[in-house]
Amino acid sequence: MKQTADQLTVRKINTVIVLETLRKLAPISRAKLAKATGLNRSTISSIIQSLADIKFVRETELQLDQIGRPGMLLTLNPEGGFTIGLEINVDYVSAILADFNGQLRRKLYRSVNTKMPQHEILMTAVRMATTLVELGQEQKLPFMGMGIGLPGVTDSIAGKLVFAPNLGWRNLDIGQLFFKEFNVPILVENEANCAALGEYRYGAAKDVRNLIYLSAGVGLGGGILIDGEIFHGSQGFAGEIGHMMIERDGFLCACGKRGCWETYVSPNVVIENVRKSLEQGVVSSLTPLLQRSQYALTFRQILDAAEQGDGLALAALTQLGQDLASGLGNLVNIFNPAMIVIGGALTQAGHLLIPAIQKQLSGQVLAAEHTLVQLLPSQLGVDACVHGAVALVLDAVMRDPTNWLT
Amino acid sequence: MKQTADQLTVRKINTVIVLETLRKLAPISRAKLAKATGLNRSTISSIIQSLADIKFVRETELQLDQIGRPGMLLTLNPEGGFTIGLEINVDYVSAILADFNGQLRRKLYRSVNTKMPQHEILMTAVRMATTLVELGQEQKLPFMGMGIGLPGVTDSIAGKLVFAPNLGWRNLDIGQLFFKEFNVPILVENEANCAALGEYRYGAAKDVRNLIYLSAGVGLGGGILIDGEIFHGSQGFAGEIGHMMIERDGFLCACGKRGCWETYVSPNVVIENVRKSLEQGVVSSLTPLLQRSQYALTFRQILDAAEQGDGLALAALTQLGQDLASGLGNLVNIFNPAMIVIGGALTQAGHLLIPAIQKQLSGQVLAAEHTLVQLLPSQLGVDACVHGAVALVLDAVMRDPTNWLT
DNA sequence: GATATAGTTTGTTGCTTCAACAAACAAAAA
DNA sequence: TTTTTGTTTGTTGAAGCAACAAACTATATC
Repeated sequence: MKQTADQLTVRKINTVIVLETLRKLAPISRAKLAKATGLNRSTISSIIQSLADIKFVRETELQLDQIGRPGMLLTLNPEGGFTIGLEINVDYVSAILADFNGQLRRKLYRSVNTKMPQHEILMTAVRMATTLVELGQEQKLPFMGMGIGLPGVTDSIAGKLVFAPNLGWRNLDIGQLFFKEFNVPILVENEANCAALGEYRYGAAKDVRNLIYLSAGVGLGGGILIDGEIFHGSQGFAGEIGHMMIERDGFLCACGKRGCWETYVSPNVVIENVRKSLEQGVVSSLTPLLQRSQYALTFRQILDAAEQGDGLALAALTQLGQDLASGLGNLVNIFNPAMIVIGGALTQAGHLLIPAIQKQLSGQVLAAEHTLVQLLPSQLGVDACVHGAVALVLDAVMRDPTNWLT
Repeated sequence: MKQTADQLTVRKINTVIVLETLRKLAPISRAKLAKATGLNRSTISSIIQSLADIKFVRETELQLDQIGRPGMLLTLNPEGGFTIGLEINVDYVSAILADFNGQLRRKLYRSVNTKMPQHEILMTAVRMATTLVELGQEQKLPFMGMGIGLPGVTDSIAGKLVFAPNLGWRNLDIGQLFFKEFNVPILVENEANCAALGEYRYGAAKDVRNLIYLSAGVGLGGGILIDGEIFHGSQGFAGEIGHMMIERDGFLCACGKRGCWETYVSPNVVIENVRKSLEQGVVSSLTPLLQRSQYALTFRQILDAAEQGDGLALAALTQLGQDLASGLGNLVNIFNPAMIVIGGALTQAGHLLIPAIQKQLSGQVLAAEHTLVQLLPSQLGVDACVHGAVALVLDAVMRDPTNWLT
């Protein structure tokens, strides 16, 4: 049931608007904030005073060179607090310290692997987070919270990992575990959803509220933003776009079904197809690589060969573009997003794939002449998720800033 | 940009909550409203007074048989106003007059066909609406607005039909046309979205906030509710689930693509497949029907035959169930809805199809052991859309009741 | 010094909550 | 049957809070 409103509600709504306006337009004076928001100048003064008291906002300099009393410019205070964004994935743990503007201040990265026990990976993550927290606390900054991105189904309300097939983890109350360690709000989310949020707040999809993010790694995950919010579905299981079937009785997928989109477009599949062609004697500059060791062939190598004009590599990427377009056509028809961001391992091939996808896409999309959808490679790359984890925290703070008032 | 808040905002939010609570719990006293909402008893009294002044709420009777002062029970006033729900589809125009509770008071139905000029169909719709409006006005009820459902892409913000391929209409400012005629708010929406809303408010999906509605007619349309709101996408084109490709190089669709889901599951396709089998000499109780006229075969006849044990008909429906499950598996993985409602022409086969779909669905859905999704046939049937059109208006009134205060 | 703009202070308005009180009914006791 | 008690409902007036309008002060430019 919706929450009733009173004077505190009014103040909170207006404080959120002031923070959002500062986020977009800073540096800006009180008078211009009043104009931009429609609030009264005295109301703005009062709200700014409250925010300055908790150090979310600071004055910078007078705005000269105009007739009339110079306005004192205001910005969000990078030293208003710090957040930690954390990503635990199948072969690495990544963590960043970000300031109150969401700007990266420090990054840590550790390789792990799924042979390691869960406890060890979690301890690695806790240690990395502790290192960054200590760094933040050395600067006497308030620790506002931590966001955690995980490669599986998460219950973001309860702060739990439901299951992560690629990690082999199930039913983990990771929010509680980290809360006991750090005693700050812990926000838990799927890694592709985090990455989508990261690109929306700080990356390629800045301020694009209807967005699909493709996360190509072991599988093909997706993050979906609808009206600027992560889309979870009724139980939190939404967004499994890699397991959208695009061909009846198609390739067998690791999930047990046939014809899943990810069996056509994940980088591992591309590699496997190229390897098979080489084994069948197709002439290619990649042939010598196969003779050294079949496990050494990488997506990067295929991309490099394509860039040098290798026929097999180019054909593989063309096919990949077509296969991507098949599934993306479905997603555009169903979601009508304003933008699709290609992340994960496919980002590096964006400049070749995107033209190939676009060529096919208009034949897949209804009302293609009306439909506006941009395709872009990720701007944040492998850091998209941790930036999104930071955004989870900062968005929560911005959504309820009066919670922090003394 | 989000709207700033003031005293009027507080009043509006609380008034909406009171109306929503009355909608769910009426008849109820002021004291119990206070308990249910968390608002103070004097606030409730004040809000109820305002709503009684505009006749949205009325007192019914004292609640006796309990210790303490009897509370005066309150309900929403069915005579608070009336709305008109209208549906213009390829072969009929339907219109209903509904009271302030959304209850149907009168229904009109007219057959039309796509050979008729647009102007004639629109005039038919205007006349039907006028008849109902006069009926409502005879009872001295305020006319709150009209909702219109159309089989195509609509711009619900501008109140326009962008294009409707099955009607052959384009760029029609139908909201303005009806506004000039009736001078009340006109809400325009896609017919499948309307039907989804209708089932959510008054039908099979009562209060189910994450919902997919299948509308099987000439094609296969879909209505999607996310968190109780119609999902439009960034431009209003979302929800084209009939054109989700489920088979590469599959059947040629009327839209020009291949393998669209609607080429497997629309009733016309089922009929065509059965007819072909009969022509090939398959023994069936339907054979005599073919000899009379190939165009007379209807989905209803196939269904009746299946219910009488006809092997061909049963096989056709079994295949249909499997094909429905293929696409539905994708939709459940992507949207994680709580419920799927089967509407349109397939509703009548629901009792046979739903078991067949469910048998297949768990093999299509990831985390099937966790995923809870109900499948139900439409409860409102062909009236789902007009009830949804009514709900568009009443939801708008409920969303902004202070707009009606004197 | 005049003009224009920014920021602060004062007073008003409207909404909710709180506390107190009146009203109305059921239960218990005489 | 009448009276008293207890409980609940609904109303009234005061207090507190936030926003707004008006008035004033501060400050830079021309």
